[in-house]
Amino acid sequence: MGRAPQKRTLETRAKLVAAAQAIVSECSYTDLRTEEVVQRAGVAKGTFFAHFKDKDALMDQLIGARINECLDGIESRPAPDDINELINALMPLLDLMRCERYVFDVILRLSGAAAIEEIGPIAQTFERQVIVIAGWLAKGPFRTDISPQLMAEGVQAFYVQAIALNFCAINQAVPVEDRLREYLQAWLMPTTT
Amino acid sequence: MGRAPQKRTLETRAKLVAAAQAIVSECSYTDLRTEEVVQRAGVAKGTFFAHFKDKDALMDQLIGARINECLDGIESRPAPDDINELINALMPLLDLMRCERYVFDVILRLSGAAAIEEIGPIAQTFERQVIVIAGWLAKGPFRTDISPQLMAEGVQAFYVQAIALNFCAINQAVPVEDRLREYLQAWLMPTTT
DNA sequence: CCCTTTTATTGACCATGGTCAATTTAATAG
DNA sequence: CTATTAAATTGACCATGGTCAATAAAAGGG
Repeated sequence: MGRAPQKRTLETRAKLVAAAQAIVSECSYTDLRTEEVVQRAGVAKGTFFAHFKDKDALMDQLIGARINECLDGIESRPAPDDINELINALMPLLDLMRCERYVFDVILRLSGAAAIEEIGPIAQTFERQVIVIAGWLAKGPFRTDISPQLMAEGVQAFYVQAIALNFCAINQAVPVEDRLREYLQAWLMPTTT
Repeated sequence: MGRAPQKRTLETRAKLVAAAQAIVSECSYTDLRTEEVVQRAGVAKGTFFAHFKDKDALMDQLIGARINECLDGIESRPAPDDINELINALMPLLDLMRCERYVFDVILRLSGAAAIEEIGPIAQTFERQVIVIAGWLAKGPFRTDISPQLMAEGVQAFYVQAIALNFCAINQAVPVEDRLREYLQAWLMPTTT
């Protein structure tokens, strides 16, 4: 069994993360290069990969943290009592997810944990998203024939789809929120007569 | 305005595609290397990129063709008249989409055309999928409060989500078709009382 | 058939993520 | 304090996708 982590280790990791965050805020996620991260952190290339399995693992941590901040804000809101409010509440999350094409790709790639042992930050936020949304839906004026959990999973599927379609040049005329409204109206408040 | 393409050009392109298909059938999409493609085709590295914008463009063509074959089979079936039949009809498509993690990632990445000018094979199949499914849903015993097109987009969102969750180690216990059935039951046949 | 222009091909080269044996640094036992 | 063991760091090196100036091949005009 391993010893406690050295202070040095934590410092190095912090330097790497700080360097990466600086690059992201000065440039973008898309422009981040591992080479520049290690240069700014003042460590060797290999050190990066001793701390992160691969570049995706760093992105997982950076983006996962931002999604969690976003969810903190979202969670503190009262349960929305109609679909427009639901969409308004979700917008910060959607804006984050679609801020860069690369970010959206990373999120999709990492949204499912590859292995049970290692469920990463982004994958965790995807579970958290469902929990938060399910909590809201349980209180709202929505359909009651299915569980809040199932409704929430559907909401997630729909905003992912809405964002994906919005990245598509052909569909950019329709704003995400409009497309999502149509989906959620049909999903959360079906009117079978 | 360009001249007609030379015969040589078409031959080279055919050689590249044939080589790539051979590699895929002998190994996998994941294992395909551009280096090996050009070696087998007997051309130089640069020639590959004169024919395909990047590796994704080759994958787009290869995978897009397979999806279209799949849709040909699907399209020739009679409209399913319940959710189980719908799922059965869709299974070949789902099996293709999830045959390799890498394939699913490529499909998601290319499912939206990046630019209007250049809508690739996979993006086209995504539109075709909606059309085929919408055609079925219009005839089936499903909800009628929303358009078949909207229903079909939802079905697509749900099978993408079902596949994504299935790649996740934690959720692999539940077969995709079971998860999808739950979604589609709630989506296509809501029972609001 | 030769000259000019367009198109296709080449392969050395680059960019960037990732590996690993060797080395340095910290922790611990005696 | 020293020897021993474990952990962290290094940087040369590799794998692979992608670029581009130079070259070769085809197409057209006269």
